[in-house]
Amino acid sequence: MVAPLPIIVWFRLDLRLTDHPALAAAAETGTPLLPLYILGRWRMGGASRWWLHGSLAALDKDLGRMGGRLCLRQGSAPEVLAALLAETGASAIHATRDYAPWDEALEQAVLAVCKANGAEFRTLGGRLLFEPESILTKEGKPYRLFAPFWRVCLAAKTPRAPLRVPKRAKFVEAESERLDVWAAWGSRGARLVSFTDFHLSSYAEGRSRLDLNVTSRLSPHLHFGEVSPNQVWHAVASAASRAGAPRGAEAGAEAYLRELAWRDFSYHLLKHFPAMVSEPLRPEFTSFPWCDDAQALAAWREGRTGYPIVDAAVRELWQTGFMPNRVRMIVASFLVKHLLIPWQTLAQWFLDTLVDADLANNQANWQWVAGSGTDAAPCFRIFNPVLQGEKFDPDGAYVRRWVPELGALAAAHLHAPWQAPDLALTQAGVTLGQSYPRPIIDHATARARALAAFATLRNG
DNA sequence: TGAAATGTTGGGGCG
DNA sequence: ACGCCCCAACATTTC
Repeated sequence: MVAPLPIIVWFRLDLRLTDHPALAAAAETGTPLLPLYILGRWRMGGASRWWLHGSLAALDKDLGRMGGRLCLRQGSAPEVLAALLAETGASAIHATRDYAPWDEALEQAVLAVCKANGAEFRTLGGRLLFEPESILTKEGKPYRLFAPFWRVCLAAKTPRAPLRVPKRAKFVEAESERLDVWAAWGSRGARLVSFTDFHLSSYAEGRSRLDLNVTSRLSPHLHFGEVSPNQVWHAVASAASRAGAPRGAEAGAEAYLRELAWRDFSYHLLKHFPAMVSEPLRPEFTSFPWCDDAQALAAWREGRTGYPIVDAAVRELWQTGFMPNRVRMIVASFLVKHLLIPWQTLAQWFLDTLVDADLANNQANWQWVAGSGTDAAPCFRIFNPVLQGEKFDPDGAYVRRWVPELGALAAAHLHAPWQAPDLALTQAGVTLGQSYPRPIIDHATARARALAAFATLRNG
């Protein structure tokens, strides 16, 4: 008897076995599966690549428990897939649909390869709660504002319940390149469980607080598809509605699911307006008088702007590849508005340094901060880094952790050390301009400059 | 998912 | 007693 021809399950940003429609559909056929990951030649930031290694190792381990093994290949996807189809005679390729501007051309190329080899190419959803074609205005146009988008999401059918890991899947192996595992990773489920059990009830109130730890930290897991948004949606919703759920859980769930929907909204924007990767969604912003001050950007990158909350955030980014959402907004506002650096420069910088670097979320949120998005923060909304620090890091725990040279300074002076009395600075061992910099730009001056720059958008 | 400027109110000190 | 000023505290408007 001839062995049945395998189906290649081409993993991309869907590095999981649970709730994986493309994998489930392949497994249902009963034919053996060939799990594949292609290390592409596209540029991935160093932080993301580091995380990817852990994700791939975890996926390979999970496959191993089912008797499978992840095949790793390097190169351009159509070429790798063509070679593998020839090697194995596979009958089909299954993949999860993706939404970056280049994915359409890529999938066309893969489709051509499949046709040439007599194989089927199937893409299925799984990355988003709602496909970009399914949430449209009455005129069939994409939503440009989040609020109506979210209203329609809530009115729509509840997102699909998560699929189980396929049972009794059979696997074949193919020659694979080596994955040097740099880090050992715990179970990926643990993160979600602890969030919904212990933090959800304080999420709505505490998610912006930098001295508490109530955010989900799911972003890199979601980016690499170790968990699906459907899994998160249902875990959060059921944790909140469970009998005996702690007070505040419902408000927390509501706030969290809204954030999850912002992720979908970013993807929908990316799919419908692919130029937003590099171009402002509001065309008038193409003539914005940016400064592109390389020296100021360097000061930010080195965590020496002189504003403790800003410097703490960038130092956390360097050390961990992560920043909580609140400080992302603070530093983004500082870079775009205080320093007038083009958001495109900064978006690229974030893509290079964040472990959760995600094109859709990243570009959409930078445009939100810059004011150039279709649904964006008003351009006159300029964060005061001192007030933000006092509000969201009242005792200074966050600043002390990441800017230890200010550690002995009293909370009252921590967010504006240049205003501290000389005695307080001396006692804390702080010498402004030496052990810690003075602000590279005066807040009031920068604010006035930004408002003037944004005013040019209206006048000409 | 701002901040600053400006306006309003009301209590208390004071002549 | 009364009007006046000062200034928090809060509200509204503006950027």
